Amino acid sequence: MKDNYRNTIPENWRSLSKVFIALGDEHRQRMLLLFEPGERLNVGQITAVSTLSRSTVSHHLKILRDSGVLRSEKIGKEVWFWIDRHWLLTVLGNVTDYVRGST
Amino acid sequence: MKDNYRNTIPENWRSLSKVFIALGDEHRQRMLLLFEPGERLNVGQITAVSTLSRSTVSHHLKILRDSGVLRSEKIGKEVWFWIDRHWLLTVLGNVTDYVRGST
DNA sequence: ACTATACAACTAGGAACGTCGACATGTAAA
DNA sequence: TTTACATGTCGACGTTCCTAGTTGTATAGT
Repeated sequence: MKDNYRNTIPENWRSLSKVFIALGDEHRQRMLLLFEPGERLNVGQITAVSTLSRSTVSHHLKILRDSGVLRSEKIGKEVWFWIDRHWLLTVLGNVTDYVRGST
Repeated sequence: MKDNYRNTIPENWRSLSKVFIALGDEHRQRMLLLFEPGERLNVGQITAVSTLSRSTVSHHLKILRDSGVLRSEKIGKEVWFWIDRHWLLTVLGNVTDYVRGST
């Protein structure tokens, strides 16, 4: 058995927690599945097709942004969100490498 | 925008929720990091190096097992757990494929 | 300057989760 | 059969999370 339980979690894994928590909620999964490849959506568009209120949608988008899964940019009145595919692939790659035993 | 928000989540994603939730907790991450490649550990061994009570460790192991990340087998008095690397790689592969836009 | 719009931030109630101690189950040994 | 041990389960408590409503901030248009 590895004896690293009492030590700090590897830095790779620490930033991964937020991603896993973000992806663990069905509402947030549904939101992510809305995006076409490369597409950007704002809060109003997502709220329009959601069953949740605007403030709740905004709350979930904040969790997704804080986890790094989504990035955002304010243009005029609206905030546009898009999936950070590079970050997601990095995260998934790290875990995949660990599972394969290469770490 | 894709219009599948109101529809059911793809079956691939539905089973993924449990995995993401399971991996989103730091205690459960620490437990997973204990395993050497191919190693099996029982509840007592994990409790010994944990800061949590035995019943709480058992609770987290149940979540990890229900998600499919861990598998278990009872031999005599003890229950031995091991990481289902094949399942984890399947899950990560599905998400990676989606992020790459191939789905 | 004023109004309307789009979003973020804060608040509070209710639901869900994490934790522990005590009890129950099942197995092996004496 | 009795005893000891390994693990699972249940109840209770405190904490965290989800959700909606309200308020605040910045921008666009009149």
